[in-house]
Amino acid sequence: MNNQSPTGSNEFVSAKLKLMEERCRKNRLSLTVQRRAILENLSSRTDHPTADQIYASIQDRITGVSRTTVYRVLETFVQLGLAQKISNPEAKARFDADTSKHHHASCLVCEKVIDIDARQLPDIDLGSVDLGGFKVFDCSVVAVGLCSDCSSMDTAYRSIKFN
Amino acid sequence: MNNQSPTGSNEFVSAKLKLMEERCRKNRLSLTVQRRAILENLSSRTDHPTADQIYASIQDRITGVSRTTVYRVLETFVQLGLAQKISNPEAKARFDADTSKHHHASCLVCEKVIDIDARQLPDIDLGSVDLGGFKVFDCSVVAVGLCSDCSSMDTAYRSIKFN
DNA sequence: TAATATTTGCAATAAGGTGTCAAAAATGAA
DNA sequence: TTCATTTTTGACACCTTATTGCAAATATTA
Repeated sequence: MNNQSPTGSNEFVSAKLKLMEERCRKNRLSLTVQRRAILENLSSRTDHPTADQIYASIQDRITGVSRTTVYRVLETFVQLGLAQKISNPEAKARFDADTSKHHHASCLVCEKVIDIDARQLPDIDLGSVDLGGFKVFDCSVVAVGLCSDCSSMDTAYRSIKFN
Repeated sequence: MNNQSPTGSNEFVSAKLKLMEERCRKNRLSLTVQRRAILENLSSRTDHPTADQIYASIQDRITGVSRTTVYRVLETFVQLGLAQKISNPEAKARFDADTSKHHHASCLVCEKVIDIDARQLPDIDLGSVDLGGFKVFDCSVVAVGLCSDCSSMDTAYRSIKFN
């Protein structure tokens, strides 16, 4: 793993749950078992899951959690700053409980998304860039290519002739 | 516009069409009116449209082009290196006929995606970064925030309390 | 513990995208 | 040009991802 972020560790998960309780109380949002379960699941994984992937791994718990709720709760987490939707070239939303500055690499074959530690790259300074009035909340690097597993499969990824 | 890329100009469109003819011939792909119409539409716009947006703007032409074809042809263009899918936090694919190195800013409200000229930022060098075997084909910066139109609307974008 | 406010789950529906297959169009050889 | 072959298209069904309305259930607050 090239990822130094604490995402996935037990400490990270419990700190995240604590932060959720705080933010929910401050914003008059209920502390439900569903919200706890979803945040616990998301923050214990490092694979940047989609809503349905989270749903799949939680639904077999006692009582279960509905798919609709997973979608809604994840949206709430993004609003609360507890999670972020990460930019990727696929047509689906991917979530990350690590909201600290870091970057991502997205595999074109298996769609795996791995973290790139922000400390390994110089800061991206958009301060002096002309963005025509665009107000930046966040910015990061997205690399696309083949993960180690997929590139080692030695598949001829493209047989297209360019010249 | 903060975009110096030629995307959208007449010269860009005709050069792109010429390139398509070349690549299609080299790869034994047919030169169809549908492919021409779709590439012409995509390369003449600067708004990074979705497949359905392209479909909507060409279906009223003589004969028309089916939705399925638009989806399929865009995929072909990506394979041929004539277009790219750009990374964004929404759950849909957005296409760009400008395959040169540049970056994007994505508005959280209206979903507009604008270009950021690569020359305004230092190169991102992933050469010395530990990616655990990930093979990078391409990489770019994605900024998320509010475009000038949406931020000037003075809408309280979030009323969430963080502390 | 009761009243109130919020959230959930279900069901329906929208939106984005893919697979199949016969018909149509493009290509290449004669 | 014409014909046989190959490729592509369009129609349609269907899948996946995501959203909405509303009654029932749960959480919060007094």
